[in-house]
Amino acid sequence: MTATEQDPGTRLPGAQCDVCSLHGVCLTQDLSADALERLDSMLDQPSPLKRGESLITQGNAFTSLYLVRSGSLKQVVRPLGQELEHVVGFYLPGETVGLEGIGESHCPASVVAMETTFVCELPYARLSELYCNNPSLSESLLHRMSRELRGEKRQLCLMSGRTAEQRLAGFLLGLSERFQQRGCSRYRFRLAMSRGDIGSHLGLALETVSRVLGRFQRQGVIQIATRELTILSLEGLRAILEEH
Amino acid sequence: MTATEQDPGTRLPGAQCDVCSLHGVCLTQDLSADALERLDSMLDQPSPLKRGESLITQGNAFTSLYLVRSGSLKQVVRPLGQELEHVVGFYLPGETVGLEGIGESHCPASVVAMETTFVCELPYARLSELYCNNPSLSESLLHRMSRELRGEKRQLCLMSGRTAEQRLAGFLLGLSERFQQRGCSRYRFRLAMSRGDIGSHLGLALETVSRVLGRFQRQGVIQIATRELTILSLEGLRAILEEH
DNA sequence: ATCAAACCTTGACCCAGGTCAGCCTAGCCC
DNA sequence: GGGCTAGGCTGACCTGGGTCAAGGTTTGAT
Repeated sequence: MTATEQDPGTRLPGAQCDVCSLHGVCLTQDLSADALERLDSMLDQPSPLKRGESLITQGNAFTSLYLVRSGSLKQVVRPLGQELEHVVGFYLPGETVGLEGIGESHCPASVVAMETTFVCELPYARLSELYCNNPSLSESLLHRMSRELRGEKRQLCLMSGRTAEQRLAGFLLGLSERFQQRGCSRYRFRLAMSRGDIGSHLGLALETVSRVLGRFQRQGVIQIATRELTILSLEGLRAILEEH
Repeated sequence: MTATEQDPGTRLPGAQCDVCSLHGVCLTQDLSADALERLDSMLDQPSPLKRGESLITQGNAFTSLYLVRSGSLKQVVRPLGQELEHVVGFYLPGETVGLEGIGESHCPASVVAMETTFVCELPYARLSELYCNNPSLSESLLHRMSRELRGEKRQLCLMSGRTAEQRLAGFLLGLSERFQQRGCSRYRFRLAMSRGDIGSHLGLALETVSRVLGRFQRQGVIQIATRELTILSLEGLRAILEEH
């Protein structure tokens, strides 16, 4: 079951962006008061996704963007003619999901909840009416997409000619920064994704992820208990990332 | 020297998009007549770049987008605290360069000509005035960025858990498709990039690129003389890409 | 035509990390 | 609480592709 298929009676009328704690990191952050009000009124709030449920299914019709309110998701692609899926990204609260579907009739990737997750749904048809008269909205969207593009290029750099240690150090530093931007600790957070997800995202076997995390712990740069991570030395991770 | 630093006298007043052979694949393709006319009038045509010259230099102020008229370019990133550069993308005629700088004060990557290259320059400040009144322009830009995003995710899949053979097969198939969209042969084209550039882009050593291309040739799926490529069997390449 | 610099190819060697296998642990459902 | 399942850890082994080295080819400048 996907989020768009449940009782519309459970939806709230608007998202109350003005009182949302994520307003400062969300798509809505730089909108004019007018644009914000109009956008708010077109946001639906589907019922929460449970771990493993799909928000977006690859191949389905593209209809909406989604803003993450709480929880986290992974984006997975199954390249045509392959049965193996690849994790191409993770989404945290405040991030915009579905941008790669704009201008396409069908969604090019699936997006799956990694834990109980609340999102706002933004039907793209209504959105595109709105941005005709709201340059601040077009601009916000462009900025979001541009940022995601930069993130992907960064990821490409991380995966090209880097050792497993460097990839994982870069990955943890990236997560740490994103948590900090969201007002969480940059030193201590929970990894919602499995070792297999991390491996798929970094181009490593899950065993390698496990081994390298163990090594980092023995070196004293992190402390990790299953999925509960503490970064003991940001500098240490940076040094590993920039090694050689 | 960059393209923005030469005699303004050499610039033509507009780009004559309506008679440009690339109109069908360029940013301008879906614009309303009105938007096209206004966009055309704000396009500059800097003098051509020679092989190795930079169109965009990482760290410089972000000012413009560029539309490739002829030739080709590579995008390179030097991650902070590293001296090695990574090739994160290639640009062909009709493609839009610089999208990842939108919303940033400084360019996050360099873009370098791989051969003699002509571009149109589109100052972003002028562009952003224009799209207030031209939803078709906002939409075109969003579609371009979304497409680039899909391309990057595809690239991530290609680099995650794929052999050197699969990466190169995927790379050649991707190029073939892009050349075809531009009205060139999908079977026969010139690789403007060096083996080193390809390797950096795919996360392989240049020696590996050379060896795998040789192997492809011996297997009879391609024919390659230095940079002149002929694809003898698209199906063969697809089979390699989807192997196992 | 000559030369230099950049680029490409090929071979030999070796190691980072993939694969397989076995076991342990945490979290969930009845 | 007990048992089931998904997820995580670790060891042994092996190979794809990185690195180093040497020689050939292409390109462009004089």
